[in-house]
Amino acid sequence: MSESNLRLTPNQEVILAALRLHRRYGLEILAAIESNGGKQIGFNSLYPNLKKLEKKGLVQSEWGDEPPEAHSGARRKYYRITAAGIRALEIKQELLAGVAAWRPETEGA
Amino acid sequence: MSESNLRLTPNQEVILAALRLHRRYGLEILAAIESNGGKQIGFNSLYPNLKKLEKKGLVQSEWGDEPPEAHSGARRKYYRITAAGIRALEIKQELLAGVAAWRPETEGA
DNA sequence: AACACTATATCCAATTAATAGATATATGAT
DNA sequence: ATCATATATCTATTAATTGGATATAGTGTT
Repeated sequence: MSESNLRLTPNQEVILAALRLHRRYGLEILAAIESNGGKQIGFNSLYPNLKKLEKKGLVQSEWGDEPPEAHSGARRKYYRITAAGIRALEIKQELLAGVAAWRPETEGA
Repeated sequence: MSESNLRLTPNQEVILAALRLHRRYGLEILAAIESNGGKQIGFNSLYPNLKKLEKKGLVQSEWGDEPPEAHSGARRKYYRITAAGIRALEIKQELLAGVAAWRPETEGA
């Protein structure tokens, strides 16, 4: 697994984070971001990014299995984070913590 | 303080993170990132981004006060994170945590 | 003096990503 | 029919990243 697949753009990172604890469908991801004061990403950014994340193996999708009376409107497609997706979020956090703590080797002292 | 100033590009985020705990000079920031497996950012990306961060008030800079014999080579310029810079990193983390935990209001039950 | 190394800094061109707006399709409710 | 929900794509513009080059300056070595 070359770790270059795990590199995330800012939008991909928030989208992935929105899936970290719960599976969600598209517009639900958007609502989660908007409710938390994130920079507004439109569905024109959302769907292509979900597709890219899926292609990289960081998320999986499945069509909603709810009965039609459960909600109005069209079918929902649910997105779920994969183990590789979780790892991608972790790697980013480890990078931020690592660069902060890093110290140069002072030869001698 | 409009929070739009606090929006960070990916490179700006790692650079800021590298300054979170220690003041550092340019090439030291690069070394910190490289040592932690971050995507390689060159000094052609570094200096313009440091300037942008300074303009936004997220970092401050000062010329090194070391005696000339402390290290070989040219003068170092040290960068230091500001309170607003710390806040920008926090906001990002809160966003990631917030979107993960968010739940839609289920009207009724 | 010439050279190498460290260090900051800018410029250009090419690629990639983000953003706004429009359009299309499908489903269910009023 | 119309409205609201929902997924999906397209185009054009703007912003960000990247690689490569160039410039300047201080310090140590040959």
